[in-house]
Amino acid sequence: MSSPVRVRFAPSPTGFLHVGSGHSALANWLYARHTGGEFLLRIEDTDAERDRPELIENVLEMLQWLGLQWDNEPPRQSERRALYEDAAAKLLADGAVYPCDCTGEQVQARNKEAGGKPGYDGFCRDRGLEPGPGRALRFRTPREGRTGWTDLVRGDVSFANSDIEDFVVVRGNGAPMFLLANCFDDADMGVTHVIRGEDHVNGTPKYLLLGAALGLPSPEAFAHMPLLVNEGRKKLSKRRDDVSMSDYRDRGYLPEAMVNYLALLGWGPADGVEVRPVAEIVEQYRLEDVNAAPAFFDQKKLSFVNAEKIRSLSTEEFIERARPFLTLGEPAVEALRSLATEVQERVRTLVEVEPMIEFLVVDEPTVDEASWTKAIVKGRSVPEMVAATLSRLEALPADGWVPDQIEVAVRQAAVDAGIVNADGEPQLSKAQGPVRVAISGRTVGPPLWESLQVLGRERTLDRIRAMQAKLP
RNA sequence: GCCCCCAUCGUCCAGCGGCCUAGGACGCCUGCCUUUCACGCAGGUAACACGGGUUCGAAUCCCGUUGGGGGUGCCA
Repeated sequence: MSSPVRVRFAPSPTGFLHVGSGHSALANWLYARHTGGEFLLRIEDTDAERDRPELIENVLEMLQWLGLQWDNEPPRQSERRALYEDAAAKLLADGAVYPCDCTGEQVQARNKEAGGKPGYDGFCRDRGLEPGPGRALRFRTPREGRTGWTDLVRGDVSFANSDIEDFVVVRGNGAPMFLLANCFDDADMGVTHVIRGEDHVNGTPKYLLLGAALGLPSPEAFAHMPLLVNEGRKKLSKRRDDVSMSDYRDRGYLPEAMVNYLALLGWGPADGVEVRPVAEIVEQYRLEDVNAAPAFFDQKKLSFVNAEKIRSLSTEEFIERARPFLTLGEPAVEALRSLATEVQERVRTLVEVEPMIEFLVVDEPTVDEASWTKAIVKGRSVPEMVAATLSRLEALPADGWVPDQIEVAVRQAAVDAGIVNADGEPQLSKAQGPVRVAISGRTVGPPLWESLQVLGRERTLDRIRAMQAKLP
């Protein structure tokens, strides 16, 4: 019987949480939840130069937002340096590492002379240098044999040891390198499965060699997840692509949509049902079924999933989820409440909510240029329709200001204005345009009769009169 | 350059030797529904990279080619 599954997500605070790291974090979390194991977190802040401590907060906040709850108090590697130093001392005592005082320039120059081969050439390997300030510690990689592992996503992978350079384990300034801290901590934390991005594949033999030299147990298995790529099929980059998790949150994406979509990258449920509750994904997710090929991060499909998730919310939930996106405050919330179900099935993201109900909140709707052109400039019998609508609606009694009667009135207005088909039936698709623009400034929006009802008799009539005055 | 990985519709996923004249989803297109938009519904578009094997039989196994990605830091 193997030990219970224990996985970890180990971000370094050098940037905001990115959808790519979110994808890896999710794979870890899903695997842990699926197997009943533990999902641990660890902060890899060993690079004092580049680390931005304030970003730790963003990473934790985003994981929380996604609902990827972790099971430990995340250790910080910056606070565990003594442990890595001890490990390094042991390696040095065992002769597994050796001091090196080569600068990058020197190595490069030698490589260039030797035919342009990159990587460290082993110059200091047998120089017998004493450790000291400015001298890095390099791992004495075996020259023979192969190092490999079982990868849940890729099968058996191995490298010839002769292809692995003598990599740096401790920097000249005494700071431990990623590989040392990473490998040491995984063993120290009892990590059983290392699940991370494909960009770590090449570092895995070094990890394994280092762990063996340290006498540490190796993880049971690794899983290298496919990288997320952009339209150009390149690894998602902070500079070019929309990768910040918090940006998606701010643009009105639901965390459950992000989680659901991310799970679908590299993997698919056996029954083909793509959009579903996370609990079902946890149940079905298997790392063995994950594809090794890079996957395109498709914002269109993300939007689709988001729209599905929005529509599956109860009306109350929808209003609460949209609330943070309503910049117009409580009146906007009230306006949304009055038209919630109509709005809910029309938006793909939460930021699209406010523009749909804004006309109920502001004193005067802002007129959208394209809508004006479409409905007013290019519309048929616009002045007639506006005038007819005004008189028909004015004729409605105060207690008749309900959708059914408003519809009847507008239909009659269309007939009055001559906007009819061959059978003399009103052509509402054309006739409603000017009315819609008059009350909301746009040609698209929630159903008109309900909109007019919520706007109210006086405001509706005022806006139509104002429109009449502005007609070309 | 070298090393590692990958290769089914534009995209994501299914297919793990016969059920495949290759299935689902997104996108796109058409139609229906319809007061706009959206939803919903009915259709359509479109792929096994190529060449060799293995086999009675290959999208599925093997090899090669081509193509793509990743790595190649005293970053993580």
